[in-house]
Amino acid sequence: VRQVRRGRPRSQQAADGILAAAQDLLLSGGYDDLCIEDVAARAGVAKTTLYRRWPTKDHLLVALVAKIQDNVPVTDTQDLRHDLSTYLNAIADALNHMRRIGRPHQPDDRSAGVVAAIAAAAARHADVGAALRAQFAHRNALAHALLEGARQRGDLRPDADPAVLFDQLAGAIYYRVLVTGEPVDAAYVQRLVDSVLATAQPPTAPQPERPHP
Amino acid sequence: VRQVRRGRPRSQQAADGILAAAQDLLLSGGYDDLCIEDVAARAGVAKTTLYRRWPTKDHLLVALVAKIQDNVPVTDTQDLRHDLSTYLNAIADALNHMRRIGRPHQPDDRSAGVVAAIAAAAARHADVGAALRAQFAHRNALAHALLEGARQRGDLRPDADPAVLFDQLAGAIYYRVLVTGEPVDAAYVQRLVDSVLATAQPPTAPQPERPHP
Amino acid sequence: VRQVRRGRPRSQQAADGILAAAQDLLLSGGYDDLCIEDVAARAGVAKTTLYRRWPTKDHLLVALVAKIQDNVPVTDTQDLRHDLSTYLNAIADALNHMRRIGRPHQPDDRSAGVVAAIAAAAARHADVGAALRAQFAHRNALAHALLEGARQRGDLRPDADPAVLFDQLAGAIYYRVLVTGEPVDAAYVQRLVDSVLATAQPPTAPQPERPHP
Amino acid sequence: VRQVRRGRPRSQQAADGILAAAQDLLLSGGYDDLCIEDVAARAGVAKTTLYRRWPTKDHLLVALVAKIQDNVPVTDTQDLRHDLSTYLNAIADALNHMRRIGRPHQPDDRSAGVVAAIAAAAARHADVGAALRAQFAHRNALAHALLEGARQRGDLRPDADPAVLFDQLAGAIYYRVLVTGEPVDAAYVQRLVDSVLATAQPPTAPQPERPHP
DNA sequence: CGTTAACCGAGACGGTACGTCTGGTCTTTAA
DNA sequence: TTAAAGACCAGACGTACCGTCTCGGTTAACG
Repeated sequence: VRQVRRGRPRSQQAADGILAAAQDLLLSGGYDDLCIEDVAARAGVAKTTLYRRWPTKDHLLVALVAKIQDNVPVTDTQDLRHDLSTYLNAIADALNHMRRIGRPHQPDDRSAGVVAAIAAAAARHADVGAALRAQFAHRNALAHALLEGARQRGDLRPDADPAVLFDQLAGAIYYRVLVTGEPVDAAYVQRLVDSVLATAQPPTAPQPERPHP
Repeated sequence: VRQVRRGRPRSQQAADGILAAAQDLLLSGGYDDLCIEDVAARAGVAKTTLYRRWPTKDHLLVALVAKIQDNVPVTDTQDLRHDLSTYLNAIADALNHMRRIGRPHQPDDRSAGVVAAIAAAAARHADVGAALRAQFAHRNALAHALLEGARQRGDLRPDADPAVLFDQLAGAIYYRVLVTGEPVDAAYVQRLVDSVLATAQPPTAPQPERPHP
Repeated sequence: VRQVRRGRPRSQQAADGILAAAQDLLLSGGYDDLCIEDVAARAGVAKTTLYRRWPTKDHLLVALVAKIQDNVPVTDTQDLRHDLSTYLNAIADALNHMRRIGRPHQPDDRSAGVVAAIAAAAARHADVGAALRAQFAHRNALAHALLEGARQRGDLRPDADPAVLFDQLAGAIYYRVLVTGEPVDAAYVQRLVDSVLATAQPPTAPQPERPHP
Repeated sequence: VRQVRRGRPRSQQAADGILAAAQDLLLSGGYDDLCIEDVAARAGVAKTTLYRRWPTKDHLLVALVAKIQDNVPVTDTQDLRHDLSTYLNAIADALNHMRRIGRPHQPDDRSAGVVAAIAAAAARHADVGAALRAQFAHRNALAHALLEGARQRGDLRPDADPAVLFDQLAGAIYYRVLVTGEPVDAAYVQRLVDSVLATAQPPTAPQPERPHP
C-alpha cells in the first residue's frame, strides 16, 4: 500500500540550508538568539518551508543537535576501564562543546548553555524528548552491553547492576554540566571511572594492572 | 556602622503576595503558563513592584523554587546506607514533585517539566544559576560530610572520593529526571545506594549483614 | 515596468476596522483615552497589524483626522464674500467638532481638545506634520486661488497679498481655537470676513451691495 | 482674617532649583524628554517637593513658559504701524525661540516644537489653559488698546473691529507656527501689518508715506 | 523651650500605555 | 503540491513615566 507522492517534491537543498543557517546562528549567539525568522532569512527560505519540516523551534533544535553531535563510537576492547574512559570522555567533550556554544570562553562560566536549552525543549514537547532519547538509544545500548559483557566475563561483580552503573557514570557528568556547573575534564572522568570500578569490581579478584597512568 | 535605610521600605506583603500568586499559577499551569502580567494581576500588585524585586521571570522562578522546595534535612545517624537513602529519597521526591507540576499525572510521562525549566533558567542567567546553587550548597555540604565521615571511620574505603561518590548518587537521579525521563522511585534509590556502596566498604573488613535482599 | 507584489497583501478590511475602532474610541473618550491596545482589541486585530500600518499613535491620529474631516468643498461663485464665508464656516465647524470630541458639552469650555493633540502630534513627528499639511494642501490651494481670482478681477486691491489674507482668515480661527479658546461661531466668521474684506477691497470702488443680511 | 501658616515653610530655593533644572532639560531635549523624575534628580529635590508646587507636568510647563518668555513690552508711540510691528515681531521672536527648543537648528524644520506642547497642555487641563491665558491677558489688553486708540483718533476706520484685527494679526503668526510650519520672520510680519492696515485707515484720508517699500 | 504642623529626601508603589519581539498560521503569486 | 514572500493572530515582555504614598528626619512658628 505504497503512498503515492504527488506534486512538487520537497527541496533537500532547502532543508540543508535551513540546518546550516540554524547552526550558524546557534553557534554565534546561543539558543536564545536563535529565532526562526532569522534562520529562514539567512537560509533564503520562507518560514513556511521551515515549519513544514520542523513544526517547532524545539524540533529544529533536536535536528540541530543530531547534526552537531559528533558520533561517539563505542568500542569494546574487552578492557572495561579503557572503553569506559573513551566513551565518557567523548560524552564530556560533546557536552563541554555544547555548553560553550554562543558564549565567550570564560573559565569560571558555569552555565550549561545549550545543553539546558535542549533539556527544556525535551521537557516542553514529548515528541522532542522521545526523538532526543532515540538519538542516544543506540550508543547507550552499546555502553550497557559493555558493562554487561564485563560482568559476564567476571570483570565486574556478578551482582553488579549495569543499568545503575551506567546512570552513575553518565549521570555524574550530566549532573556537573546541568546542575553544579563544575568542569568536567579528563581528570574528572578518570576519577569517576576509578570510583565506579572500585566498588563494582569483584573484591576478591586481584586488581588488574592499569596500563595508563 | 549601621546602614541607614532611606525611603519607603519595600513591602514584605507585596513580596509574599507575588510569590504566592506565582506559586499558584506555576502549580496550575507549569512554567510556560507563568507570565509576569498574570502574577502581578493575581497578587494585586503593579508589574513594577514585581520587576523591582525579580528582574526576570527566571529570577522569580528560583525564588519560587526556594519557597516550594521542602527543606531536606540531612541527618547523620552514623548509618551511611540509611542516611543516604533518606537524603536521596527526599531529593527524588522533590524532583518528582516538580517534574509533575502543571501537568496531568500520566504514568508514561517522561518530561522533566519544571526541573528542566529551572536548569534552563540557570543556564540563561549566571546570577540565577549562582543563586540556585547557593540554595543547595548547605545541604550538599552536609551530604559530603556524611560521606567523608563514613570514610574516616572506616565505613568507606580509605581511598574513596566523597565528591565523586556524591556526584554518582545525585547525578544518577538528576540524569534520570532530566535526560532519560525514567522514573525515580524508592526502589531505584535502593538499587542506586546498593550499587554505590557495594564494595565501597573496605574489602578486607567483613561485610555487615544486609537485612534487605 | 510593473512592480510585482509578493506575499499576502495587506487586508483592507483590517485597516478599515482599525480606523473605525479608533474613531469610536476617540469620539467616546478623547485623545488621551485612545490607546493602541484597545483599538486593536476592538478591531479584532493584532497589535502588529496595526503597527505595520501606523508606526505610532500619532500616525494613527492623522489617519483618523483624514477620515473624520468632512471634505470641505471650496466653491468659486465669483462672490468672494460668500465663498469665503462658506469656506471658513466649514473650517470652524470642523474645528468646533474636534475640540469637543470626547468631552461633555460645556459652554464655557475653552479647551482645544483634540485639535491641540493633533498639533502636538504634528510637532513630535516631522512626517506626521507633513502628512497633515498635505491633507489640507489641496483645499487651501483652492482658497488661495479664490483670493487670487478676486484680486485679478478687481474685487481685491491689486496689491493685496492672497497668502497673507488667507493667513489672516484661517489664522484668526485657529488662534481662537488653539490659543484663546474663545468661541468661533457664524457671527464671528461674519465679523472676520467683513474685517478682512474691508481692508482688502479697493478703496475707491463703491462697496458692492451685500446680498445677505 | 489672615490665614496662619504653621509648620516648616516651603523652600524658595527648592522651587528655584526645580525651575532651573526643568529649564535646562527642556532646552536640551524638548518637551518629550522632560520628565519629572529627571527634573527632581537634577534639582537635588524629592519628587514630592516638586508635586507639592506643581501638581502636574503640564502645570510645571506653564511655569516654565512664564519664566522663559521674554516680557514683551507694548509701547504706544501713536504710530500704529510701528507699534504693531514691534509687538508682533516680539511675539514672533518668542515663538520662533520656543519652536526651536530642544532640536537642532534646521532651516526646513516645520515643527511647532514646544509651542504645540504648550497648546496641548492647555487643552488637557482647564486650569493650565486659564493660567496660560492669564499670562498673556495684560499684554494682549495693551495691544487691543493700541488698536482701539488708533481707531478713536482716526487712524483706523471708525467701524474697525479691534478684537478681530488683533486676531488677524496674532492669529496669522500662530497659524504659521502651529499649523503650516511656515517661517515667521520680520519680512512676513511686515507683509502682515501692511495687509491688515492696507485700507484699515479711513479711505478718505490721504495715505501716509510709507518709508519702506 | 518643647510641641507641632508642615516640610524635605529618598524611594517604593499602583497603574498603565508603549512599542517590540517571537512563535506559529494563513494567504497570495509563481513554479 | 511546494516554494517564497510577507501579512496575520496572539500574547508576553520589559520599559517608561506619571502621580501617590510611606518612611525617617528637619525646620520653623506657636504656646
